[in-house]
Amino acid sequence: MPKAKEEDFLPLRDSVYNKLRQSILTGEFPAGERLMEVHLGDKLGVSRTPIREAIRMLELEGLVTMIPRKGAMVAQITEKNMSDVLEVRRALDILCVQLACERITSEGISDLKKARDAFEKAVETNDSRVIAQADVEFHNVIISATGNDRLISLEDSLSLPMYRYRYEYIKDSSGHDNLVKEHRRIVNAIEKRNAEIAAEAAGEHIDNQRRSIIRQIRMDREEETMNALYGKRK
Amino acid sequence: MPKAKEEDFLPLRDSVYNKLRQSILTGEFPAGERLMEVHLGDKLGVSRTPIREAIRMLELEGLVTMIPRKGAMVAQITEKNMSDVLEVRRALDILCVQLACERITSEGISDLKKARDAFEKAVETNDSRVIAQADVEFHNVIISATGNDRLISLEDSLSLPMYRYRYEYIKDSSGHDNLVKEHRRIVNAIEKRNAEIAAEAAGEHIDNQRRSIIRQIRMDREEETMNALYGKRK
DNA sequence: CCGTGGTATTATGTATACAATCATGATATT
DNA sequence: AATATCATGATTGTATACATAATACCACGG
Repeated sequence: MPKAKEEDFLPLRDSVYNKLRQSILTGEFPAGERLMEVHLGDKLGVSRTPIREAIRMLELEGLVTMIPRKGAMVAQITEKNMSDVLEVRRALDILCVQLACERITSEGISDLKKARDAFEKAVETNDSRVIAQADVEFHNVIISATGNDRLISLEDSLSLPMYRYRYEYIKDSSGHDNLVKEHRRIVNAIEKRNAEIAAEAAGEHIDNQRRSIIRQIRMDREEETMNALYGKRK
Repeated sequence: MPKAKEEDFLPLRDSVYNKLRQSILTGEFPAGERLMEVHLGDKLGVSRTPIREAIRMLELEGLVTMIPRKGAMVAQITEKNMSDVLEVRRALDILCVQLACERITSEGISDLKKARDAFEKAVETNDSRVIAQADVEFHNVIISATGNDRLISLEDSLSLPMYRYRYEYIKDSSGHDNLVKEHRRIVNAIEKRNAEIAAEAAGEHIDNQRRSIIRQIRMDREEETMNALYGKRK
């Protein structure tokens, strides 16, 4: 008898939530797009109720903006907004590696090394999607090693807004050599349980990310301005 | 003509959310209490729909726990749980004062001093509720000075779980002299824009809070154990 | 041609109805 | 007496219906 029976029940709101989130992060729903309940309901084959609940969840995560009596729309990514998120993430990423230095098990260190190697292999493929995925995995190992559930879920939700820029960030990083070097430095520091070096490395790591993402946002905005001035293709 | 007309519309879900949150934080709904939709709806005079949406929001903030097909209950506060939150808050509080050192305006400094003085006056009243309120105000000034909206909302939601212990924490702090001293130290550091000292002071400030809250949780748990062994009054 | 007002449409806010599942308890059987 | 099974009630999950506010469009007047 399959014992997984009660656990695998997924309320519609959750699958709707996942679907909407995916659509936003991949850019299928661009920033500013209105999210209309009946429309989404028809598209996904469910009623308005689960849609509403999913939208409430996305709102709490900052992926959608709600205006009472007007509805929900995909949140705009502004430079200020992203800068705020990155500022917080910098502090939390540093906390992650510091805690990891204290608490990581030998098994965790082995996982970390595996993730590092997997990332370096991914870099060789030169496929942004593969690299991005390996990068996420690498960070997840560190975050899990902290054993702090609240920190884990926070990191998760703070990463979301940036996924919209992750591919460009990966592509942008000239040569990826820096990324590999930074990862190696972090792994070494954690293995030696040297929190100070680890914190420094993690800080630089996200500072680089920040520069790349901010540049990307400015390019996007410039493009939008051009479109507004000279008419956008449609 | 009163211009505040469109803004003051509050959907029921929000007022329900506020009401439930208040009930949880003040202990009216103790940890473990089941939150049943029809029951709450009757009590508050609304239908299930706004109740459900409010509960979803509370879940995202970690104040209630949901089990599919079984319903929602007020989240248990475990020592691990609170420890995780405090660990994160420590990092974010330090980030707050560091950013405040960089960015606070002269007006902000003046507000900060006012809040400090108000807190010291509140201490003299010896009324825990007044002191707790002044303490919150003091921290809010610092948090606002960072100008980081994401940080502001995160600090807000991470403070929530601790409000259930705030009064005891205030009462517990022997003499409150420490609190006054710590606040003064933080204000001085921010005024001189000395991020290092400010960070150190903020760290100690929350470490003290941590000790007090953990002690409180252990006392609560002990009491519960006694009740379970010898029968609880009802 | 522009502005104002009114109406119609659309989308959200809220309530209620229906379906599915879980818990509880009673009854019957071993 | 203990356990198993079925029935009943209660509670959540989902869908739909109704009310209300916002928007868009058109007509009318200046």
